[in-house]
Amino acid sequence: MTEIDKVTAAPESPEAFSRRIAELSESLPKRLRQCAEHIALNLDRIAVSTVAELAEGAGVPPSALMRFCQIMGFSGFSEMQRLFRDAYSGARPDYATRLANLRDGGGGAPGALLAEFVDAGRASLERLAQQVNENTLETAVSMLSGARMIHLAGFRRAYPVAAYLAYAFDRMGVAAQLHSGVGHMDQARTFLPDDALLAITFAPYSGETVDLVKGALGRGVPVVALTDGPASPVALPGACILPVEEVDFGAFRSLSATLALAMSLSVAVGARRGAV
Amino acid sequence: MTEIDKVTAAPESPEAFSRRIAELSESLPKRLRQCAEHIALNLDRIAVSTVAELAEGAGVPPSALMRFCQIMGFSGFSEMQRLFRDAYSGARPDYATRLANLRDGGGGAPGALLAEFVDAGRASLERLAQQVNENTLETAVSMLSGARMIHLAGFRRAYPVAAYLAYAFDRMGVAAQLHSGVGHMDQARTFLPDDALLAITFAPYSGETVDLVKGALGRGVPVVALTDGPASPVALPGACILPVEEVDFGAFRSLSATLALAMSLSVAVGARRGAV
DNA sequence: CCGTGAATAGAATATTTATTCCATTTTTCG
DNA sequence: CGAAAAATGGAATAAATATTCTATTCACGG
Repeated sequence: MTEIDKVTAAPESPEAFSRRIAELSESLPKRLRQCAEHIALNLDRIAVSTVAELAEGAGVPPSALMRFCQIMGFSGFSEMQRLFRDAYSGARPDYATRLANLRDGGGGAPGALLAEFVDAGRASLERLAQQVNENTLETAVSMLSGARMIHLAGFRRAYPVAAYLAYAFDRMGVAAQLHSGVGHMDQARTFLPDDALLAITFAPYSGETVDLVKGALGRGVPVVALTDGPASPVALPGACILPVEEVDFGAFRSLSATLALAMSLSVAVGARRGAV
Repeated sequence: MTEIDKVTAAPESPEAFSRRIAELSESLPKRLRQCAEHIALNLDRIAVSTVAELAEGAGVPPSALMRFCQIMGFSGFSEMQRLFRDAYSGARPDYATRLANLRDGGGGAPGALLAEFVDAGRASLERLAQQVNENTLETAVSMLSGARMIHLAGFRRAYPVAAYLAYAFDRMGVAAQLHSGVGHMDQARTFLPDDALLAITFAPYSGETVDLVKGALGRGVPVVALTDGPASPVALPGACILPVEEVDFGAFRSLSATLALAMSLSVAVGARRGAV
């Protein structure tokens, strides 16, 4: 019987819902597990789908999906759906509307520009979350955590990111050096054993950054690069590449995703050093 | 009769939908206009609401809302709702799910950190879009557009933003000077007539920035400040304050919203100067 | 290989929700 | 002011949708 399950209260937030699925899915029989898997991968569709649609997606009859809802602690599908509908409306009251209004200001109006930049930033962040490879990220953190000194390279539009990293590392007591790019220094003296290089560069790539990366690799210094894809000139053998595809608006690139990735890196490194 | 209206095809995107409402709402009778207004302010709820709910929100009987749907060119409410449900599911395929999965990596995992930063960034951007005052923004752009030279002040965590602005203004051929903060310079020589100061500062506010703002105001130099609210020490009489509430994660502040606002400002100023 | 209990599928039903229709009210205009 | 047209509200109906029920299948232990 499922009586034991029904005693447990229904999840009250999408997060709790996810957790509950993770707990249960081990012990579920075939059809119910199919439901759990499909639902877990399509949480965002619950609010706008019918039982029949979700059931078809999961490859089960509607009645199986109903049983799933009840095992999750809800009285039925409608109750489960209400959770997601409420969460949806609550989370972004009328953000889309507001954005549309700002845009309507028209061509040159600052508000319209802002709407575009906000949208580009948000799109970049969402894309980053979907495309990031956790293993690569983990590798990058390991490489940087082991370094005695972290060199930071980023010029032109990448410079603000490098500058932010310098600030963050400084705050956490991690030794880091922000390279200025003016006056090519003697790389033999710059890169010491146990150093690492964190480079940030996007098309059009700056020559200084590429040179620094090559120099570091030539000396066996580990390199982590935030760049815009595997076609980048810094995507050389031995370098750990973290791709970030920013959404552009006009000639100007949102840095939201790059900064979010940079912040995660720096905090993860700081935490691993035990400095926070 | 509404026959003329029915000839016009239904909007095929939320944007077209908004435009259509704007066109129509002038010419609608009382109840239908109530529908139009309530719907326009709650576009995001259409996907997850019933006719009865929306009608109640608008203060009209369900039948009035049905008529509204038909005047908009749809066969009925269901067809209108489909537009928004499709747009919703299409826009963010399973971003929320992905984010939840990243978070599940657990405490120290870099992926979990990234999920938090992405979320903080997105929340900041959405809040900015909702809270920004278009008039203040317009004032800021006017003040900066009229300046011969724009001075940029931002230190510590605000420095990356100032650096980005310096880059953007440079690219657009707008004269701008990034202040370093080291070695207090003689402000009488720094600020010339027709200059303007753009300051970026957040709690804990850096003394240098506050000093620069006070100096500029004392010399009659217009000041625009990106800061975290009216309680900021740079919110002095005469300064144009652009409030940005960033969402923090831990000790680290997402800069997404600040950057988006900074970029809009710079591009708007560049455009007004005719430099782009 | 059979019996027992859980799991399942699909049909039957109940409920919710959308949609239409028409009598009544309000507005418009001669 | 009065007739015609438009708009409205609410009840009646139709459609979609959720939910339950039951016969059947499946898995497992004796």
